[in-house]
Amino acid sequence: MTLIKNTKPTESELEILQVLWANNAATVRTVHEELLKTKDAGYTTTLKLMQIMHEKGLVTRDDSNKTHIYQPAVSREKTQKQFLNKMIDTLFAGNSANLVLQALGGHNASEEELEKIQALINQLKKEK
Amino acid sequence: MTLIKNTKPTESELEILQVLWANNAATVRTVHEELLKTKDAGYTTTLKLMQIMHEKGLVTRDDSNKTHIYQPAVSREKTQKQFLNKMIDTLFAGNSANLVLQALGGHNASEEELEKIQALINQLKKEK
DNA sequence: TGCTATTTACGGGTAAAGTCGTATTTTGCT
DNA sequence: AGCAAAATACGACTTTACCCGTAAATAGCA
Repeated sequence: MTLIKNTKPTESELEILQVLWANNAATVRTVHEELLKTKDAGYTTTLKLMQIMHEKGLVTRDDSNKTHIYQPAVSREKTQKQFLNKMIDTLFAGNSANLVLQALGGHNASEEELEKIQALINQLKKEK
Repeated sequence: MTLIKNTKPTESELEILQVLWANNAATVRTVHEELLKTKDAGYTTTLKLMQIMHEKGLVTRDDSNKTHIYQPAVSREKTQKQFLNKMIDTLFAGNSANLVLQALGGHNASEEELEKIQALINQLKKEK
């Protein structure tokens, strides 16, 4: 039996994971350069963060070479669901539809995206 | 000109805000009793949290009587939007439709709720 | 009025998150 | 081989989130 730790990434860790998810695998340098575009931090800070993430099991790394290569160890989808559920709970009192309405109302989705959502709704209604 | 601080409530603060939103106004005792239903904490802990929230401007309080009465100073909708936006940003790479799909897929919304969402989508499509 | 229970005020203590400086290791180039 | 650049390791420090104990103030009641 495998023990799966349900570690919830922190804010900074999410930013790093996002780069990792987008690139599938990346060095500290790559991640750091990417982060620099939107925030301001030292290289060793990013390094330390990623080392901690490794200890937590949020990422794996290949250290056969001097320059380590990191990969995400948690899936984007699972993480999204994790945060979504918590948010529905503590901020929408369990009402997921309200979240959807709020999200659709505030942001502007493209027509294509709206079609996709509509298709899913039709399917869900059919299942009832 | 008034400086509005955009304080992001913490996890515990959200739990308290939720009680406040539901009751419109409440004493520390009331909030604490409510929290006890789902978590385990001391009375003074809740008190302290609410005092800090007052300092941050997350709640207002009427202390004309010995037993203070607290009210939320931030709206539920605005707070929801605040977290939603950050989440779309750091977890869905800006794609709000993906969040909607994920939320709809994982949770089970009632038929009535699906109708509401569908109505909004139709309206949004019309606006294009 | 005096006692008890409730409430607030205050301070401290722990743990996690985030930041970075410095030392050490390694690599690549001349 | 030797030096400079780049990378990792390590440890320390700061801030924030929480959590709670104790003391002081207050109010209600016997």
